[in-house]
Amino acid sequence: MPQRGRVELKRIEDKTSRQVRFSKRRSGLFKKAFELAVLCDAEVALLVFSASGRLYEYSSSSSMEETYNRYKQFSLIGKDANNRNTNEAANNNSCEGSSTSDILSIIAHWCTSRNIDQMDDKELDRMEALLLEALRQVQSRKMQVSSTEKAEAANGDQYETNNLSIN
Amino acid sequence: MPQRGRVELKRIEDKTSRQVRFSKRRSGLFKKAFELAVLCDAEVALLVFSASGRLYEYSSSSSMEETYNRYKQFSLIGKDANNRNTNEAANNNSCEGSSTSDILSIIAHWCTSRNIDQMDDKELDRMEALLLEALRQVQSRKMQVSSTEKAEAANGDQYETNNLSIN
DNA sequence: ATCTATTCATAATC
DNA sequence: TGATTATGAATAGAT
Repeated sequence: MPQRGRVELKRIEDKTSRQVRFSKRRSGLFKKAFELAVLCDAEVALLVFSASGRLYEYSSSSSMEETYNRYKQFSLIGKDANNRNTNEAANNNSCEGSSTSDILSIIAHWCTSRNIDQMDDKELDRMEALLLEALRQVQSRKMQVSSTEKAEAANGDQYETNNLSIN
Repeated sequence: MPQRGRVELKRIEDKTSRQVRFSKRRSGLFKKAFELAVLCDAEVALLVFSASGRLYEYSSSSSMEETYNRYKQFSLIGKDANNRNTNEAANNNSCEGSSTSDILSIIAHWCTSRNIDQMDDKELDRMEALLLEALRQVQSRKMQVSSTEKAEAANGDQYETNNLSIN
């Protein structure tokens, strides 16, 4: 009897079947991508070219370029990040992660060990990328916080004045 | 009885739940992306930034760049010349009077003692201002360095125009 | 991290 | 193509 639902992980040879399954799986994939972005507040960019060369795209941010630029900048940073790759379950996606705190600690390390005046141009590029990413994340976080506050209405929370000072 | 499996399409407010579901759905999404590429002979590129700023990527081709370049070419063909506007950042610095090293040491101090997720809105404002100022100074320093190099060695034009800008 | 009840995605079929 | 349905997969919630 014919197996339903079961899938073997190799290229579908029959062209018609491949097209049909591409169409179905593609829409499923884009739906999932969209859901991940909305539900989990993630920035998602997805590009798919069919075997016949047709383009399908999704971007949760204002543009594909924006996300790609962020990625490029991240790659620049990632070189000196301590890349802990939590191994994804037997799946072949390559996952490279640097979190906010990773970036901030890199910046912190740089700031304590070097002065801007002593940096060469490559180091300046790197520092710029680090700062831009940190800035992006702080700004993103700011929006989250303000929308949360708005949602929670005025609870009379008193915020202690920040303890930043030049010592 | 709580509904299992059912999903409402809006941002998950509970942070823990959002992280858990992000992790699960992310792996599901990457698996699907991989399957689409293999089964249907498609070229797939997927970029995901978590809400906390971690990057996850998958590309079925040899590199993310390759797929993105294909996409860019495609866009050029398929659409009119898009309007590219160089956005000038409105620079409002609230870090007046502090030297570069002062600012960097403040940032460094913060980075070691605080996580972005724990900052309130005032702290985020302050951190943003610090980062913007540090960035301004790094970029200013970069111009100094490159103009110095230009003056010293007026031969090679290997200056990659780093058009990173604050949005 | 593991389990289970559900919902979801989709392969085969029409 | 589009709809239907049986089945396997994904996953929300709980442990």
